[in-house]
Amino acid sequence: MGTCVKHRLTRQRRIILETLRGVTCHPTADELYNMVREQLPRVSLGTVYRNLELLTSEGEVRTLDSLGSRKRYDGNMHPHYHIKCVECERVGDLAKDVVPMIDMTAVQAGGFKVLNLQLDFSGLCAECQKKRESVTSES
Amino acid sequence: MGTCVKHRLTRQRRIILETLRGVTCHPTADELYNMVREQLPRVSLGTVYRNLELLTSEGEVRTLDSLGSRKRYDGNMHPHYHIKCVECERVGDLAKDVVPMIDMTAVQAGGFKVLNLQLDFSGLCAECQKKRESVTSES
DNA sequence: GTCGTTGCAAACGGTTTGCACCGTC
DNA sequence: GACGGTGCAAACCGTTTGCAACGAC
Repeated sequence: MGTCVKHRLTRQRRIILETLRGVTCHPTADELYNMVREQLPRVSLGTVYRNLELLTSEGEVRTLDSLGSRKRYDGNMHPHYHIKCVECERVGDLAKDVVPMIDMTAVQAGGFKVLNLQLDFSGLCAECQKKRESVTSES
Repeated sequence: MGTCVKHRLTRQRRIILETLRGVTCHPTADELYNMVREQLPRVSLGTVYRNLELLTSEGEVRTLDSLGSRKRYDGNMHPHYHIKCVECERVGDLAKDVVPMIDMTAVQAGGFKVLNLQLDFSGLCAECQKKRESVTSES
């Protein structure tokens, strides 16, 4: 069952994890790569991808692959949902208790055994709401 | 606001729509391309993509881009949720009323104005449950 | 006849991978 | 020193796009 590979705590792995944990946004691999490069100018994008995959499989971070075509990464392991702005793609967090509990055992899933659910909201962030209002009043 | 382009009902567009409507699975563009080729051997994958995008923008079909890295397409426009098998990637439908209603206006979304929600379940389809059982009993 | 659509093939963009060198344990 | 990890670059793969010919209206 469990993998028996001993992973090493390299400078790259440590800084990638620290950087992701240090932000509240949900960066793409490329965005994180650019952040990490401030401390590790010679790091490669491949290393960022490899570490994000490894850290995900170890349960240290989360990979969000339902928020668009590019994967995003989340250093916050507390259970929570996400909301994405349909205009600027900004992704925000939603504490789990702001959403009514869904009883997974009660979901009739046509032969499926329900294991997990992914609940993603979309909407307009505060900033884009303002933008839309000012555009409307102009015209 | 509205686009004013007159779209033509080409043989390709009609067959792509009919084929998608005729299946209850949620094929990827490539899978649909292979189905459509039985009737249109010379159709191109690009045409399939272009029509799926156009049909989506016209509200004729739905594009599911949260079920994995590849987009899937759904000809069933009745509101419903999806459940994906974590093992074989099969995607099933879930009538909306099997899931407790979520009051979107009640969701406290940190400055966001909630417009929509995407609720995707994952689990094990009946077939993969059986497979797992037989594997467990063997060992 | 107009102009939206097609087939083809090349381009694109995010992600993965093969490889020789590097550095953690 | 063994072997997991890295930087680099090329490969990969789903999707998009430019273009000249085609065909629905």
